[in-house]
Amino acid sequence: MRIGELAAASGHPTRTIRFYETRGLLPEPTRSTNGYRVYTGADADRLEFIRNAQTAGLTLTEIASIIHLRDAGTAPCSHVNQLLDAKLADVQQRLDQLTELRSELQALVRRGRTLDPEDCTTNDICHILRPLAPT
Amino acid sequence: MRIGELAAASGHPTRTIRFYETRGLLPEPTRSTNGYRVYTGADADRLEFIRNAQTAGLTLTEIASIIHLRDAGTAPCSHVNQLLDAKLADVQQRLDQLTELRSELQALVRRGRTLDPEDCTTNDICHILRPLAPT
DNA sequence: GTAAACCTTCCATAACAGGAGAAGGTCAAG
DNA sequence: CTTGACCTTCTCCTGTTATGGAAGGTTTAC
Repeated sequence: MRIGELAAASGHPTRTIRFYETRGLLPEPTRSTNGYRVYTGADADRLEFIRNAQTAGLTLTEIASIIHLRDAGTAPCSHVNQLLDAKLADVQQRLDQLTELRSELQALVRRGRTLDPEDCTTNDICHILRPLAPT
Repeated sequence: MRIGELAAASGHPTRTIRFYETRGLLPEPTRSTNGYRVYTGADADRLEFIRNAQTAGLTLTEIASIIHLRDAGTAPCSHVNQLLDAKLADVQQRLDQLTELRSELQALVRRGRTLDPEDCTTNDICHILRPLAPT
């Protein structure tokens, strides 16, 4: 299988496939006599794995760390569990931050509906965007 | 007031103050004969406004749009309300996405706790990171 | 007189996952 | 034989936002 076919099969552009190779996500493929990359079904599987892992929010660097373990002969399970735990904590933290920001925005939106533009003076710039009383 | 004093008063580095000037967030200050920037209390107020608006999640570009309206003599209230509405919708969308990602991560973490590493074969790379059944 | 504060301008950074274009080699078909 | 669809490597660019850094020069303050 040449790179174009793998690209068609996997849905990744050929550029991305080469890029993954440089990032250690795909093994260096064998080459045909003309220098073209030659791939097997295992490469297609790996590309699918990468896509699954990306869906879980892992970065390419993290995915590479999993693949390297596997290639070194170690089952990456406990490492993957660690990554997932950390990622989950990360997502939770961002959720908390965003939830707080949403509360603040909601309060500002409410304020914006009650304040009269006539009362907005130049030196305020905007009387809506002022600090909120701590909730 | 010179830039260093304004920096100390506002808590922004002098670099940032000059940067805000280039972005239209601060008016071009008058200059003393030696070329130094000379600021007034209005500039300090404006820096405080910028900080408040940043806390609400507005970007410098958005903040500049508010300031430009004000400087043009228009009360920016309705524009601010629009921005806040859009920002709130934005935050809500990101919250939804993150919430979904969290669900997926939680499911993967659960799966990781139940699967046996012994069952993880090389061609899987990792049997945890596989697509989840649609919920 | 020397250190601190100011001035300008251009460039770099983080963080991520690629994309763009150039310049060229190779292979099948018509 | 040539055209078009592949393939190769190389190096830089993109978008996003808000600064930070370094270089090189003048002015002020003690």
